[in-house]
Amino acid sequence: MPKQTFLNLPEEKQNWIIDCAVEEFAQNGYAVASISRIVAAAGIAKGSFYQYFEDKEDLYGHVIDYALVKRKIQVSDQVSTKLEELNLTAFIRLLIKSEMREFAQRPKILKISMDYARHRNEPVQMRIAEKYKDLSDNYFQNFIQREKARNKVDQNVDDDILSLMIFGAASKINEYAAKNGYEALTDEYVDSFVDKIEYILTHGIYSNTTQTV
Amino acid sequence: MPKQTFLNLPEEKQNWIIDCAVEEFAQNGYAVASISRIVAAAGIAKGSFYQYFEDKEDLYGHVIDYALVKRKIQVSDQVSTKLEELNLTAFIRLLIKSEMREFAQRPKILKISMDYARHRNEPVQMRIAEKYKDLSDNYFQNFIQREKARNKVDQNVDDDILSLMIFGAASKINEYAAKNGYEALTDEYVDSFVDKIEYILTHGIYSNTTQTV
DNA sequence: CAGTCATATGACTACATGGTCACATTGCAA
DNA sequence: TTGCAATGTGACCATGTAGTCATATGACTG
Repeated sequence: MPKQTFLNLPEEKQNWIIDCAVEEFAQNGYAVASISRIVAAAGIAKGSFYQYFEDKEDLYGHVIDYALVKRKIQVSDQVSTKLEELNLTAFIRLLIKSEMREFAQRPKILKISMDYARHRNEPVQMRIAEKYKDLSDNYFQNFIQREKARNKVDQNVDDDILSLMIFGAASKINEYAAKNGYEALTDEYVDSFVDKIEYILTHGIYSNTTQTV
Repeated sequence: MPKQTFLNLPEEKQNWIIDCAVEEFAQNGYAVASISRIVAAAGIAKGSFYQYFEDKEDLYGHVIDYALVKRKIQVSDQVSTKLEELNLTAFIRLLIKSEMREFAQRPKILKISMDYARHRNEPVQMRIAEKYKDLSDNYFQNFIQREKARNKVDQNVDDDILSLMIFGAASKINEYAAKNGYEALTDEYVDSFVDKIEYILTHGIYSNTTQTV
């Protein structure tokens, strides 16, 4: 947790410092990120920094908290409204689009949270997860469960596996965006992408020889 | 590429040094890995090291090459034999099991190659990929294509997406093994896991209301 | 005005890093 | 034995790091 001194700072200054930290962590990840660079970028003294935060890990925790909260608000805004009327693939479509919109708007924050998720089994990240035991409630699994309860999705489908499959496939979009820039991510591209996922989830992958069209 | 000096070394010594490097890179990834620690572990002088390799990146490249070759040999041994008689899910089953066997035997090498794949868009990794332009031929996509050609797998299925979905799901096994130790990865566990993937790939995810069982 | 208290500072410590280099050691050939 | 080239060596360099601390600033109080 940041020290009181930090919280007493005018909000602008707080944000400015966090923004600099976000920049650094997004670019380098936790291990390589440097406090010296952060304070230089922020234009504050090393000593000041250590009056705001206990240490590097403390700052990182705060940034992660901030990144996750931003993410959550953003995504839930987009998604929670029409939730009732969607089926799973429509939901995926919405989720991916909203993620992509976020990626376009806050690429650094997305990068940090992805990096964080990726290292979630390492000591620093585990300590932070423990500390900020956040409601990492998973829209997606919740949704799947609801659809199963409503008997829309087959009861035999494993929630976990399904969500991993979809996120696995979705990772391709991130890669595409990372390579070609997020402005290349048109709605058409995303749609055609989700169509492909939908096809597999609807028909399975095997040629249906008994009822060939 | 390692310098000639390194290649002149007795094979035992070469292997010992590479083993120490593997240990270090597996534990810390490229950025954090330390040459000082490697030479200390290997019991050679800093100066000697720099007579074997140009620099850290040179060593890393060599290790990656080694790691990928080891992986390839291992997997292809397991997989290439019975290839003809398998269908896709049987193939997945075999592939995952063989990967898991490898994970059990060479966890460090697996870790390095995963880490490398993960950072494949960063400068160091890109330079190395360029240098060792390896036949990163993808068994899996080849197999999918063959199955489509044979009309076993639906032509409308997208190869890329399918393979990402499966690898996404399979990542759960790696996580499981990382947490519980690879000795927990019994054949039964892997089988039940692949069953779940197979179910989705066979039936799709939606309740088939027209022909409910 | 003096006193106090939160905040700001940057030189400093202790340490680690990648990489170099002048020199020592070795094995082999003449 | 001498000479020479290939190897081996570790002190050393420049640089960077996280974190500390004595000191300075400045706002607010009595």
